[in-house]
Amino acid sequence: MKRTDVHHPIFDEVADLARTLGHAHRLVLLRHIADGELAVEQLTQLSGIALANTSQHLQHLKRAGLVQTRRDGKRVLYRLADGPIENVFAALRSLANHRREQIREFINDSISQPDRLENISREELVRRMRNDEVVLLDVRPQNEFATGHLPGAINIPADELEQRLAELPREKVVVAYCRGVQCVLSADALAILRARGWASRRFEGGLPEWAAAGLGVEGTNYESG
Amino acid sequence: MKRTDVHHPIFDEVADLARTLGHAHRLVLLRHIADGELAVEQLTQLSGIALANTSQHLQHLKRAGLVQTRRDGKRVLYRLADGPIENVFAALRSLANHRREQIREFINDSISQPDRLENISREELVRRMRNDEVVLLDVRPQNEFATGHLPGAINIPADELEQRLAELPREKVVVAYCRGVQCVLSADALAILRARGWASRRFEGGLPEWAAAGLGVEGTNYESG
DNA sequence: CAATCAATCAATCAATATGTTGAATGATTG
DNA sequence: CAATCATTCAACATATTGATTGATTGATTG
Repeated sequence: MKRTDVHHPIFDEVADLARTLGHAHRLVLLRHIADGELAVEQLTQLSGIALANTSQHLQHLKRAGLVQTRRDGKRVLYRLADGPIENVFAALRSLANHRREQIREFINDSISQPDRLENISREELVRRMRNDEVVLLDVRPQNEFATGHLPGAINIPADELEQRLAELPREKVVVAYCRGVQCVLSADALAILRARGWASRRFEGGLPEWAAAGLGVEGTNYESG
Repeated sequence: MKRTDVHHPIFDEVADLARTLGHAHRLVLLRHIADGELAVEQLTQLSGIALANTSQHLQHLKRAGLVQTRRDGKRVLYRLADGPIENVFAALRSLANHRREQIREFINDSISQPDRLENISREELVRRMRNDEVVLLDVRPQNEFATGHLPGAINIPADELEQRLAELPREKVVVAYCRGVQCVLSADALAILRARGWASRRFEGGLPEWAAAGLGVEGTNYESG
C-alpha cells in the first residue's frame, strides 16, 4: 500500500557513507589523514596496514568523497576532503562512548573515560609545570618535535614508547600530548603508561592549543609552520 | 613491536556502529522509529520491507544499541535508545548533502535556473491539489501568511524550516511558495527540503500568480493588501 | 633507456551480510 | 487447551566485502 521512502536515494547515499566509515582500518586512515596530507606509504607505516590493503581502503574513501588526492613526484598524497567529515566522526565516537559508558558502568576503563581523570586542562598544566610536578611527554615523530614543542618536553614517539619507558621518571606525573584533539597518539601513549602503572595524564589540546594560547614553544621554526 | 592505533578498540566500536547505519533499510527503520514507538508489523507497512527481514534488521539495530524494545501484549514495540543517535544521523545526512551539492553544482543552479523538475505550474498544482497529492507550504513570515494564503497551506517561515521539518508529511509532495517570482524564499526552502530527501516542488508564481488567476485565497484581508 | 620507487590493479580466497522461506516461539483469545 | 496473531529463529542461496599475492602502471633517477 504505502510504498514509502525506502526508495528515496538519500537513504542509499547516507548508507553508503556510513558503510565507508564501517571499517576500523578506514577510520584509522582517516584519522591520520586528518592530521595532514600523507602519502600512501607513510600511512601504511602509521597504521600498520599492508600496502595494497591501505591503497584499497584509501580508494574506497576517495570514491566516497571523504578524501582527495594529488600527485607529488612518484608519491600520491591523500588529504581530507571538504565538508563536515569531522562532525560525523565526532558524532559516531560520542555515540560509541555513550553506549560504552552505559555498558561498563562498573568497570573503570581508563581509555574510555575521557574525563577529569584522564585529561588535564591547559590551566592545570601550566600551574603544575610551574611547581615542577609534571614531565611533558611529546609522542609525535622526531621531525615534528624538532620543529616545535612544549618547553622542556621529552620526545618519545608513540610507537617507541613501550621500549623507552625507562627514560621517564616515576616520581612525577607524565603528561602526554601530540598534535591536538583529533590526534590519538597521546591517547595511545596514555594507555601504555597507565598499563605500566605510571601516573599520567593527557593534554588533549596538544601543541596547537598551547601555541594558540600564546605560550612559549621551543624548536627550530615553529612560527613558519 | 609497533603498537599503533589500529588496535585501539574505539575504532572497532565506531566502525561497528557505522556499519549498522550502513544499510538503507536500517536507516529507514530508524527514521520511522525516531517518530515514536512502533511495532514490527507497523514498520513493515511503513517501510515496505518484508516481515522477517524487518525483524532481522531491527535486531541488528538492537544489538548495536541504537534501539530498545518492550513487549505490549503480543506485539514488540521498538523505540529509539538513549544517546546522541540523532546527531550521528544529522551529521551523516549533512555530509551526504554536502557531497551531493558539490555534484549538483554542474547540473543546475537551483535559484537562477528555473527547472521543470523543480517548478510546478499553476495548472499542475491545481490538478494535484484536487487529487490531494500535495501539501502546500507557505514559507513567508507569519504576518504575511495571516493576511492571505493559498487554501490549506501550512505556514513555516523559511528560516524556521530546518527546525520544523517534522511537521511536513513524507507521503505527499511538498509544494513551497512565497511572494512570487522575484522572491527566493521558496527556492531556499526547496534546497532544504530536497537536501533532506523530501519530494518537493516550487510554485514560483506564489501568492500573486494564484490570486491573479482568480483562485481562492484564505486569510483575514487579502484584498486590502 | 634501464633501474628504481610509489602506488594501483587484477585475481583469488575467506569471511560477512542479506533476503527468502518455512518452522518455532510467546502471548492472547475464545 | 486449541486457535490465532505477532514476532523470531534457522537454514539456505546469493551477494558483497576484505586480505593477500603478484603483476602493472607512472614518475623519477642515473
